[in-house]
Amino acid sequence: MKRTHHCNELRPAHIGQVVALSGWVHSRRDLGGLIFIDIRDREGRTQTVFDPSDLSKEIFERASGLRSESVISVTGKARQRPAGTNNPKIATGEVEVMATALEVLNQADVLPFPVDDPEVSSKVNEELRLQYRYLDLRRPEMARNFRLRSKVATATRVYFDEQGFLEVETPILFKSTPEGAREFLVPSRVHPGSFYALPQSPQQFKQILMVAGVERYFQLAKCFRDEDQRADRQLEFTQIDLEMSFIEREDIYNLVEGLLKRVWKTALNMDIPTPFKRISFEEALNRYGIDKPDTRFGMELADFTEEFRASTFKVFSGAIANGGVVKALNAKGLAGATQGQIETMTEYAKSFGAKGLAYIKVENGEWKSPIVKFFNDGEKGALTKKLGIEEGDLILFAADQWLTACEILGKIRLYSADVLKGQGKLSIPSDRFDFLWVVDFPLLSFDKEQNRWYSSHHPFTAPVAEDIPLLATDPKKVRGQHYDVVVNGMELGGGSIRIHQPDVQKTIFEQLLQIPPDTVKARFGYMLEAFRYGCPPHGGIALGFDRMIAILCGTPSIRDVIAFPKTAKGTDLMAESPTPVEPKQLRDLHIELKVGRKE
RNA sequence: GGGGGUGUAGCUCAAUUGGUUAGAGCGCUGCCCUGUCACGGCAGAGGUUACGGGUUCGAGCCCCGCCACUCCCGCCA
Repeated sequence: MKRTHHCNELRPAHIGQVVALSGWVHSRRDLGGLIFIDIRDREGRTQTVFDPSDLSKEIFERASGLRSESVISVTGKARQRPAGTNNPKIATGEVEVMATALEVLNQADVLPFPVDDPEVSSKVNEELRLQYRYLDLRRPEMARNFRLRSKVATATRVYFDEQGFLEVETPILFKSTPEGAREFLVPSRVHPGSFYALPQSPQQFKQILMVAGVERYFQLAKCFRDEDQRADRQLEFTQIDLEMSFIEREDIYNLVEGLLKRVWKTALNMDIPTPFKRISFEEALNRYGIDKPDTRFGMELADFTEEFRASTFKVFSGAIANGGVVKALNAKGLAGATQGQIETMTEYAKSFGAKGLAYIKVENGEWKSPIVKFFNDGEKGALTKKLGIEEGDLILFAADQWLTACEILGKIRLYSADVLKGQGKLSIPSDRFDFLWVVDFPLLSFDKEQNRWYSSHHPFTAPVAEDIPLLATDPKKVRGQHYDVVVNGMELGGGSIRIHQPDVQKTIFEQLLQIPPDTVKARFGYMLEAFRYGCPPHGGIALGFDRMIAILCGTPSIRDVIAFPKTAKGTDLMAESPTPVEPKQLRDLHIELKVGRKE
């Protein structure tokens, strides 16, 4: 046996016992005639002492030659540290182990970067951390993330088990249904020219499981999407996926609120209040300019369409005449914004199709703005009243179609908040979590370029019952039974009540989404058929597990909570994937390359 | 596909804005040191300034290209 205790276990009660510790050399303090080795395992660390008066010369010399991060086993007697030498910084700081034996289990080379110094190692270039991920993961901050991830996964499973859910594994080798995200394809050896696809989500299988009578399904499901990545998006990621039969939206809200309550209690020992607030898609856009609002600070958008309908300022009145709106935002205290910051905001606005970004700086009791000369007293009064304008404020305007105007100011609102945070004028406690449900999404959105409707969520989402007649007459007014759960401006998950009537599903596919009937049959025929043989009403949701863990760990990147993440370009710097393959492998798969092999 | 940022010793960073031999801390190597815990002291090694071109008397610094990492837009039913 290599150890009797772990490295965060020894206390004064163990004094006098002969113990064996195994772990990594955390630090070595060689005083010449006396050597201290801190030995570390995943639980903590303990000081061991090598005193030549009690030891063979050979062992003492072996100790003096030890390098950081070598793996060793030390045997010796636990004892009280001499008076005045306790180390209050570590839990084992009252005791030490007088070494009588030392075994070097693995001699470590000099490390490419330090893992024992949190100050330095947290700043190490991420490229290097990913290349030597096994060293990076030894850092206590990373180890803590993965311990938390594991605890939350377990709490999730326990919760769903208590709620009567079955965990069912669905296939990783699925079929291509190129409706949503780009898929990863897997060539079939047995069926030349045919491919599997990795699932973007287990959506179709979980609905089929409802037809199968499972009633309550969940899974910590691996999902794959071949899209460009972000700090919160990886090619492969994990969802808490669930589906229930014989339920309505309220049942999902209830269930998910219970889950998140349990998770936050488990991870952070926090009691989050439920039920969560609810806000409609329309209200979210009107007030926050985004469908996943961060409600931890104000600076809400206000509407001035009526006030400027007859304005002499043609940019505003003209936009309104075109069916658009005028919206404004008070970036409180940002009048001191630099020209560069205004420039950045303007560029930002332009990237959303805005022609410019009108603004008013309120400084020294004066409205400084290129456009204020066009405003009459009534318009100025309305602005002051609705926006609560005070000295030092920066007012920003968007005049455009409703959705565009809202989204522009939504982005500007978040940008302004970041600037204010940087100036110390806005601070949000790190333990504040504003959860809310966003509901009443439009079922369909219109793609101008392709001149057709597409599903806002996915094509299996049920319309709100009273809106069904509008499908034929005014599709854009139809609300879907879709819901997103949002925390602090981040989308944590989304789902819907599904269509469980094959004729409604067929109408959505063929008449609204304009997918040709034979394509519908080829891609979704088995689902439509399944729905004909007794399909219960059902619905579900999927929560981004990696994102949730990142939020709980307080890190902006999900790479910090995924053991072996990929880079932004989709490579694994440690294992060095992807790679070319042998010609024989390609021949077996009936694949011929059109690119030269890189050497 | 597009835009921004970064790249200098093993690691983290500097280099007076184009000027002589590219520095510091940590780490590493050697020597000294019996109560340290960021141990201490002395000495030393370590550089294709990511890479390839160009401008210049002279380039880490300017220009062009390229690679990698990263953030964002597009994309993510």
